[in-house]
Amino acid sequence: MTTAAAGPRRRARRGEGQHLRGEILAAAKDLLSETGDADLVSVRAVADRVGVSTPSLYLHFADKAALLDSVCAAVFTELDTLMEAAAAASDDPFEGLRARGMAYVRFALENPEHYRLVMMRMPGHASYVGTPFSGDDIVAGATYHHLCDAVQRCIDAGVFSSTQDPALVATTLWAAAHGAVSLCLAKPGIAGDDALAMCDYVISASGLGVALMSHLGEPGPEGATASLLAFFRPPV
Amino acid sequence: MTTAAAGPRRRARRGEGQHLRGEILAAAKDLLSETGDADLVSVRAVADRVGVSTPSLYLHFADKAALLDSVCAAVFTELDTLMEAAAAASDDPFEGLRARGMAYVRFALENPEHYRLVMMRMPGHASYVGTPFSGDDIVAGATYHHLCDAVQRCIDAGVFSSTQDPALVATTLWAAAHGAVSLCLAKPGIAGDDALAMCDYVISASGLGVALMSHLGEPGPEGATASLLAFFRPPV
DNA sequence: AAGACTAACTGAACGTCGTTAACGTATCAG
DNA sequence: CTGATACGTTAACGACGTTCAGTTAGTCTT
Repeated sequence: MTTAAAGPRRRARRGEGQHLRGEILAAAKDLLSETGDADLVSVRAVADRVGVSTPSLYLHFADKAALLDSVCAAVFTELDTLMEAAAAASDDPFEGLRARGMAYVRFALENPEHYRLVMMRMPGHASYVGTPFSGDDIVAGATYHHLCDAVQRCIDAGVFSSTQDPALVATTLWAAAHGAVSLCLAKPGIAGDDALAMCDYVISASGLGVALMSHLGEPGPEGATASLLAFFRPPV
Repeated sequence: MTTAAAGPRRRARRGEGQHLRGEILAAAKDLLSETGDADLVSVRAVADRVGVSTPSLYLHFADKAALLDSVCAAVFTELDTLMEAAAAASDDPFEGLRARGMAYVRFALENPEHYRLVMMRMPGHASYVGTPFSGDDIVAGATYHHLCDAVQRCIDAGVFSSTQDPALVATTLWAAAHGAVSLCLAKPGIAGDDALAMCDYVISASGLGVALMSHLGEPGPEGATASLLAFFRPPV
């Protein structure tokens, strides 16, 4: 299982030490995919997979946590790409939000260990300095800002009230999607036989609730209400 | 830091071997509270805290995972007690749901490592056999059923439609609370300066959304709608 | 072309971890 | 008092993350 990958490695050339860094990252990510068990992604296993000695990793990463942080960043960019692509399929900004959410959920269900790595680790004790996102998690911040932008487009379209804080809406929708899918992962069986349908229901309910709360007390235009109700899908 | 606890231990009497089991569980739980770091809860540290040799733990728990599972069960009963007590403070079943959710969130914010242990571990590979809850996680199942009962009382009160599946509602509300609070823990700063308020908003939005979805197309009674809107609290 | 320089990498080791097997010992029945 | 045995210990194994001194091999100078 932990057999080396290839024959004799050619040592990187003088200025190309960073090349190994990419190989290490890819190996860690692949190892996580293939074993499906985060415990099996040891520093030694990753080095073995790359075909390099164990201490070589420490030339490119301060420690194991830093390596995993970088893997997180890579995973987040992948997730962000998927979500943006899913949202691009629709012109309706509200439907785009749902599409993002479902792409998010699908990714988590298909890559549970990657998802765990990204979302279920306590922030590194030293790397967090108080800013919303810092360190390698700045990529998560990018994804978050994409979501905020999408929410803002919904506000512009009248789906949410213009008095609504887009960040709060984005956070709420993220929390709903994350809560639903991480519950599916941590407590299998709770979603019945169709985890995607359950997640869809949770996302729909949150989106509907946020939209309604945002418009409470407002004389809502007819179009906004129709768009709201279109967000609803019958439960499982 | 890892100094032993007390002087010479008296060996348990003939039939009282199970007594040590309780001490081990308590030590593991306390150690998690005091250090605030799950990595520091090693088998050796727990044994040291109890004042017993390391392999003694294996007389009462199959392995470390089994020990942690039992800690999870203890944590879940504590959490369940808190939630039931919070709900008992109100006669309104809908408000009881919110009270449960907020007690849940408060517990997670005050005991982040315990919460991580309970909610953010993959199910033990062998212990899950396909049932919704199994092994020590049966306690989580009890908490879940309490939540389902609370939802059913809301259905009886007309807050949710009687056509609504209480388990789906319970799952959705749990997902919302869990998503909100675990996002606060994993990505500090995302909730601004008031994590509780953010979680309250998420829970409110989900509850409102679920209730609305449940009544969509129905000629809702006046009282139910009022109760619905009472669920709303202004965001941060 | 030869040698020096140094970035890139390795071998061996340390301390800690979870876990197991073989071995003591305090307690109770008789 | 004397086994029998439940209760617990000592010693050890392999794997882990990490460090440090040492070695190799590209590249630059002369």
